[in-house]
Amino acid sequence: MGISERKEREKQRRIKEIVDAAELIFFLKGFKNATMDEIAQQAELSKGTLYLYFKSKDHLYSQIIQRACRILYNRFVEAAAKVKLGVDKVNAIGEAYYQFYLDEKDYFNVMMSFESKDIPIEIFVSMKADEDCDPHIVLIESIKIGVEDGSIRKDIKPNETAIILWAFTTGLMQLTSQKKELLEEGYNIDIKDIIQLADKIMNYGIKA
Amino acid sequence: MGISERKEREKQRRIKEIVDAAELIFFLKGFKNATMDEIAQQAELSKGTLYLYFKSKDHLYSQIIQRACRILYNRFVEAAAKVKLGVDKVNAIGEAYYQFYLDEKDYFNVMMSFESKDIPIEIFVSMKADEDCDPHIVLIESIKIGVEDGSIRKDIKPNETAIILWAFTTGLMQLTSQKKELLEEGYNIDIKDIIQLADKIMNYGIKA
DNA sequence: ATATAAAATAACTGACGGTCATATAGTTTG
DNA sequence: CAAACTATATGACCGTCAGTTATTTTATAT
Repeated sequence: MGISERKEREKQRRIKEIVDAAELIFFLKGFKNATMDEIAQQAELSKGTLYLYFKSKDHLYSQIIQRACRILYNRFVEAAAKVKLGVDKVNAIGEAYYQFYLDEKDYFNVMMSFESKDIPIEIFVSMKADEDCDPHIVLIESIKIGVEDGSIRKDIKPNETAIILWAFTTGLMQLTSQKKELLEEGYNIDIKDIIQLADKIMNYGIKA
Repeated sequence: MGISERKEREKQRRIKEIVDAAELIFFLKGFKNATMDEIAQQAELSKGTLYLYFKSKDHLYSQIIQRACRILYNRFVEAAAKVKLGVDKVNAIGEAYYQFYLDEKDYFNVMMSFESKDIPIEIFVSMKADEDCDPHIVLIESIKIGVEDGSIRKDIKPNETAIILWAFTTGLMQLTSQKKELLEEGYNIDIKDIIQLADKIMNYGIKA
């Protein structure tokens, strides 16, 4: 049956068009100031049509979060693959996160809002179900490898430690991105220094 | 002039009444679901009157953030005062934060939203101007003391380190509070364990 | 008593997320 | 090919809510 397949393709294309339009508007205006009418206009569709494909503004936004997650996840996988030792993988992931912050500011901010904003539970759960979208997992695996190859202390629990490192890094990134001006101008502190120092502290905590 | 003083007192009382009402509703419903009409009703005033004292819903919410800050600040000061050594002060502050999370859930959540939510810049700045409302400062001072008394490594820069520890802790607290169920039920991880382990990692990083 | 200033109100406005009855284009069937 | 059917799309409409304003009430000063 070629027709239903073409229909399906068209549907997917339409969905992509809508998400693209939404992304543009969300990036431009932020979640709160973006309106569904504006997104519809950008997509050259009526607002009603958006609701045919996405059940709410939140739901549409979650699509952008998902994109951000995928990109970050891929960067993590790539970074971890470049080195052998577990502890090096962990560091490479940290570096990759910082690089992500530098050259994907929009997606980065979306990720931050995912970590902090009140996302309806159902959406949150459906996202976690998507394995390709959990950068966290790369970190857990790298720590496990580190414990096995002896580059990370044996007494460390991979799951717990991954959560902690993730939380630490996210907290740092959030502060960094939100209070950048305050830090640099108000306190005369360089972001890069902060990141390096933070890295050092985390390394002290896990290195064998 | 006794009358204008009484007027001023009454004005302050009214302000307090409004903030009390707002707090109740915000705690009950969260920022987004709370309505100004509801707050007005709770305060036994008309909505217009709220706008006589506060210029927006955001502005009113920032009052609650400020209360949360003050409480946390006081707890930090108290905790730090109980011990002598700088490094112990830092640990006491961490412990106080956790205790704050345990017995002031509502205020804690408000603090978290302060760290993450998009608060209009002007409000943010006016809050930072309020010295009594920056728990951060207690941490910086304690680290400085630790460097002086030799309980914290000499090569550590108090300002930078304070920011990092603050970011780490906030990130951890945020994750903890938002994904509590997921961690405990999904991954079978105990929050208390996480906090302790995180504490250990941070201590490795700063102890002399 | 009256003028004046401050505090409070409630009806109103505009914006926006979400819905629904209706229309249109594409597909199937007789 | 026409009629019936289905999926897709529309835009006018609705309810809610933050914020405003014209008006009224209350309190102070003259």
